[in-house]
Amino acid sequence: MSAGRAAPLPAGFYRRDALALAPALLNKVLVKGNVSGRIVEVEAYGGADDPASHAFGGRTARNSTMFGRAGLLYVYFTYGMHHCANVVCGDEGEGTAVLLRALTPLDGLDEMRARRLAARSDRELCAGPGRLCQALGIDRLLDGADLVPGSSGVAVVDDGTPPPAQPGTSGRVGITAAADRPWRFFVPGAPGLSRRSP
DNA sequence: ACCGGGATGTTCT
DNA sequence: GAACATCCCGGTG
Repeated sequence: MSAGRAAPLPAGFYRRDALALAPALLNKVLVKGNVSGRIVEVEAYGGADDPASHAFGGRTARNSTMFGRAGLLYVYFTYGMHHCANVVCGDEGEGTAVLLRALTPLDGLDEMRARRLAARSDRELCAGPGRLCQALGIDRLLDGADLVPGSSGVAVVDDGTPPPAQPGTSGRVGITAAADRPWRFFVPGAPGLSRRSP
């Protein structure tokens, strides 16, 4: 890791609701193989009454990971060509998760560039939920992967950078239902935030 | 810079 | 058949 030592997250880190986990996840580092990036933009989904959540209509084959144990990666495929990655949180069976929307690239930039031929600059490599999955090579094969380092090839670690004291917030991007809820969180001014901002 | 449309396939009605 | 937690490219100003 470029900055400081990578430490696993404390046990129980993910066992809280998405609205609480989302800002806490900012500035943690997502690692896959030799590639990593700092989490700088996320959105909370789920809970009892979130009509924008995949879990809203109940458990199906597609969203079943979202109802699983906290600390798993929920990956789904959308728009016929993009993957999106979420961190499952809360209690098992609850169906709540945090969508990873953007990373600041840290390591493995050459590998990211090779996978993201359309990116016109390094800031664009992981600037969006579909883009970051492409940059890291995350697809449905990783749906249900455990995010504890060493267990699955993909992990979230702490390199010593704390979350921002005052995260930016806004409405969630790309949805129609409950789009007004300020459940998007980001690191103000961070390189690589997603372009589409409300 | 901003905006509009097309790509592409899985999932659910 | 329609919707979709998106992205990219080509238009215009």
